[in-house]
Amino acid sequence: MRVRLRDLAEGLGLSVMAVSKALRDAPDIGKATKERVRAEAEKRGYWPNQAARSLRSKQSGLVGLLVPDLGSEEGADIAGGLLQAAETAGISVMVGSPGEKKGGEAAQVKAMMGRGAEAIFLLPRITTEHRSLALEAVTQAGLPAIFFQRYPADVTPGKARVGWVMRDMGQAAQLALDHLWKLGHRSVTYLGGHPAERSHAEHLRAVRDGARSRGMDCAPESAMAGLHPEDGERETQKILGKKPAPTAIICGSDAVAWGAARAVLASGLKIPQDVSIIGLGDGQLAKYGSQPLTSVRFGSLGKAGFGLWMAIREGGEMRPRLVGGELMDRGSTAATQG
Amino acid sequence: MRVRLRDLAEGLGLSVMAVSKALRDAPDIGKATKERVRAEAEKRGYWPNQAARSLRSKQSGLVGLLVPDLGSEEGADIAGGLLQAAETAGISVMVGSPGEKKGGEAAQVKAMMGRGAEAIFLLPRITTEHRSLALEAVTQAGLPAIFFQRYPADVTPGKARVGWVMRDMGQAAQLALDHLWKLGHRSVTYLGGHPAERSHAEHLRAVRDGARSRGMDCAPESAMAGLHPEDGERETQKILGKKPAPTAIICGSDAVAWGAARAVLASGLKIPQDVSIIGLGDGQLAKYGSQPLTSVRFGSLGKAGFGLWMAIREGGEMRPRLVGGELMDRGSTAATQG
DNA sequence: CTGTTAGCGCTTTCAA
DNA sequence: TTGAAAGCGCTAACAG
Repeated sequence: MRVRLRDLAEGLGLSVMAVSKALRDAPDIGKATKERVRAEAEKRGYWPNQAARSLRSKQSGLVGLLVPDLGSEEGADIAGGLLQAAETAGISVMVGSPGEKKGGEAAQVKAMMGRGAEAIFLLPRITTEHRSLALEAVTQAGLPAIFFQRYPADVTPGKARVGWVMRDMGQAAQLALDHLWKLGHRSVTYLGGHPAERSHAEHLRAVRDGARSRGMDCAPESAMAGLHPEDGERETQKILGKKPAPTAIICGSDAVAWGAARAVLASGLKIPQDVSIIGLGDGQLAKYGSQPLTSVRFGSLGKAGFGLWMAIREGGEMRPRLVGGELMDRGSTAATQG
Repeated sequence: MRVRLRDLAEGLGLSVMAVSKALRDAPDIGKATKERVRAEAEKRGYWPNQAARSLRSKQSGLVGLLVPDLGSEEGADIAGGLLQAAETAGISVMVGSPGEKKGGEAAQVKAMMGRGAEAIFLLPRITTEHRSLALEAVTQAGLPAIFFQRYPADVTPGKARVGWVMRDMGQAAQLALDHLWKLGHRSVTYLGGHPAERSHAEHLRAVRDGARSRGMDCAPESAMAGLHPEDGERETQKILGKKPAPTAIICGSDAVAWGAARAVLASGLKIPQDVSIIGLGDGQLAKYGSQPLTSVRFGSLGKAGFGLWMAIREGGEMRPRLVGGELMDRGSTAATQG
């Protein structure tokens, strides 16, 4: 924060204005002048004071990102993808990780807006309450908001300046079902998140519909209470006792799949000979877990979200984006025995 | 970005200055006035324009963080801890994830300084070259820089305004060695990162010294080329063939431990009966990997780093901080057989 | 206790 | 093609 436009201007015998324009490559400055200015700026190590720039121009080249937990694979993936895309585009990113404290999200959003953020990206906490608070803070300011993975409460696309980006669970379900179908499976169980969450309910529906349209059977137990390893383990223990025993399980996350695999192995059954398991997400657990897991790897939500904003910014429509995946076969699925 | 101090002032019949001071809780404004101002600000949804504020006051309440890969556990842990600490302190954080492209770090640092960042935190890439570039960009501006985990090149503490925060591998080694010693082990092998990296060399030395001071034997193969699962697997295969066969292995990371465990099990030996393994880091792989691993869990580097800056800011000394750990016993160690 | 003056570094607007 | 004037929203420094 030391060399100013004024310093450059004095050194070059030009006006501040000329230098400012030259550095921004304005059309009304001579080519030779631009070159001189650029060289001087480089030599003296000039870089612009963004605070002053955005105070005057109302353009900050800054966006805000809110992630509840960067330690989670979901959060890390989103943040990583977004940051990379932003760097390429020359946009700065402020990141906030609001704690449990109520109102934390709103406070962070305000801080970001105070710094001139041109958009807010958020991966909401799973509770609806938090989502609404965050949304309120953002839309109140008229800023575009882009949600990752989970729906904002009560918003119809196109109305408020709200967009969202999600994994295409429908497509993922197709991949998983196709894979199982080719192996001869005619029945499948889905273990996903609690259906009270709208997106989870849709995931379940995607699997059900996909199964039905192929003439596959989708077990009625296909639903559960959580997306953690323990949830997968517990629910799998339950369904292993039923008749007919499941032969193929699709899990809403790799963590669930990890738990499911654990329960299956503990019961004395073999993977994939007795039970086939597919996870969705393709995270660390699928690769390095106790049991390598066939899984669907998705593209980066962060990158897609940033792309959506860039499109909107240039006049595009604010409409949802779905990020597709591809099947990674790690051998946790096999042809049916009978 | 809409309600200004001026709007509040007009609404209240006060001067802009009075409102500004009241909101910042200046000592020379009446209690009653402050209350009125605060109520009005709340009611009209005022929040300050930070660009204007930092342009004038030279204090931005902003710091920058550079992490090469947020997807890594290391990066996620640092960023997560820092963000949380920053939120508590009311400080904003700009995060950059510079790609491989040369000069990316320097560009990001400039962008952060342009926005008035008061300090730069960085987790450098492992190559020395990158580190120097980043350092140059930071110190050139006279900003305090705080490095995580790896040493900045050629800097003596106290001279430049450079600090660092690292895991206390010495203490971790003590914990691991104590644990093994109590189980009866009298010899140990260490598998860590390439000793060309100064910090890795120090880690190795910490284990060697700790072993020696207890009268334990430290195998000469204690060193290797990398910190990934594959490295652990490869090196372990090598040493399993030697005589006497290793009975206890301390690994520089959980990833290495995961690979080591894989190699041990593949050779037909049992964990922990035949070989005890301890990882350092206590990440996902230790918890959910194919073999639960006893490991040392460290405190958050991000939190410690932020704490260091806060201390400096208030006039404290810029000196290195070490973050200690605690042993998490997951059953991958046992008493020696003989 | 409150208000006035001046100006942070930049860009918008308009005139030369 | 270049420059002068004005001001973005806020606060440091001082005066009342």
